[in-house]
Amino acid sequence: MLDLRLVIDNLEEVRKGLARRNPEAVAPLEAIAELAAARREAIVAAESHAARRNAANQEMSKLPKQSPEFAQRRDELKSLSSELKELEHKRDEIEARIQQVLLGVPNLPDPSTPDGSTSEDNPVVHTWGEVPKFSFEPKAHWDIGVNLGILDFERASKLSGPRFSVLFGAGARMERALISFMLDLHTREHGYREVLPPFLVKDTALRGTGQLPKFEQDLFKTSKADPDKTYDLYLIPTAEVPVTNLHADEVLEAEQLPIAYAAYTPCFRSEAGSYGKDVRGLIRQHQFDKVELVRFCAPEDSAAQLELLTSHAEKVLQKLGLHYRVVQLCAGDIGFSAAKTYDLEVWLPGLSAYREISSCSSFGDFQARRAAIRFRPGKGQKPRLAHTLNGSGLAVGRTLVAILEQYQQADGSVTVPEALRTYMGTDVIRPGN
RNA sequence: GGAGGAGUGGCCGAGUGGUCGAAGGCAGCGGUUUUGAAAACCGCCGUAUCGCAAGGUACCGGGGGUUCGAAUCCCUCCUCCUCCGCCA
Repeated sequence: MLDLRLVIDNLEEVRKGLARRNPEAVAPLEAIAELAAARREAIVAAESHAARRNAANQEMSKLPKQSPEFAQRRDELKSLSSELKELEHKRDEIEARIQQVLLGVPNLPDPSTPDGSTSEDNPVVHTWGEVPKFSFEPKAHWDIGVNLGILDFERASKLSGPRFSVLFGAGARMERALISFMLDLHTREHGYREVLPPFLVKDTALRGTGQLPKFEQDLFKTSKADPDKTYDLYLIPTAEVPVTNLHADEVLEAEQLPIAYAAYTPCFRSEAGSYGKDVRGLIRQHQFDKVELVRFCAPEDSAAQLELLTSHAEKVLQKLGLHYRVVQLCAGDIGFSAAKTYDLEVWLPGLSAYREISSCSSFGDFQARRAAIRFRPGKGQKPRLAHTLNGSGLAVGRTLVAILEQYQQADGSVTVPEALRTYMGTDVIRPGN
């Protein structure tokens, strides 16, 4: 969420920044200046009224309760009091409306986020490794995996419908191996603290990171098991949600920062709008595994923290020997809450294309304001909003896809990347494994 | 699922419907004293919001209500604890 004061004091600049995302992002802003003025008026009206009532009540408390003066004052105050209630309701209504507007406004792109409107406009930052060469026509992972008997889409749809998958044998083992490998790398070599959060969260958590209120259609919502519960739970679309909200409504100590968490979770996405894209294979599933990296830091530090975080995600691909490139998302392509984003795109020989395998973003104080994540810069100093960052480190299913495709052999087997062999207990996957 | 109990400032903990943003203690910060430290003593010590400021307003788990006035009374929800039952 953007700061109301920032918005009204710098309306033109905010408008320009949001317009870099797309022209429509500016629309909700139109009402805000007027609402802000109304808000101030309503606050002043209510509070001066309250001040009068409080003073009158103060005097009243000194009068003897049985005296005629007491009764007279009480009758006078009755109307003052009900007027106050009305003024307060009016004020609350305006504040709620402002909140509603503000919650729907995306983050301002960072100045270093390049102009552009679609993924076509994302500049390539750098490329790692070489496009693997094959002496045969490389297959897509769904053929490789099904032929090996480690991947089954038909049985998955019998169980759960489209966009689910079942892993068998070496496939299931590799998924588990990748999770362990990634967590071990980040906790042992990159200094992250492992965390295993809940996979179901309240709407407040989703509001904190920015998925709600705008993107409810992308989420799986559970229905009430207990009709008396006043809130519903949602399946997490990413570990970003529970892990970032770990520190919601907290004031962190400056010495604690930066805080770095690595979390494995399954992720659940309904992606109502995305049917027709990536219909085959493991790329776009309703359920997938991901190891997520989340960082909290002081505002001055967040630019450097994003570079660091991205390098940690890259390290996974490098250790696995997977060819990839890094692109920076342009203003039109960054997510709702993000200020700046690098995507890691791994090479998929079966598709002859680079596909996103990690997205590393800094959010400035956008999420911190929504979730009330603050830190105390020093002894006796006022709390300030922290900055939050996160990135996939990595999407596990897509990593499995990249390994199957980049390490496939002419005979249909798949070589296990060096780094994974101790986790897998084998150096090759053949049919029947 | 059943039966009870409890939520107050960073922590502990008092609080009769008005003088309570809230006693007291601990922790923390500043000072006096000291060669230095400890101890003792003195002072400071929540957050948000409106305002140039003085100052105002709001917050005692959340929301609603009663009242001229609510930390205090009522309703409701949430969370935690204890006991019983069930369960991986």
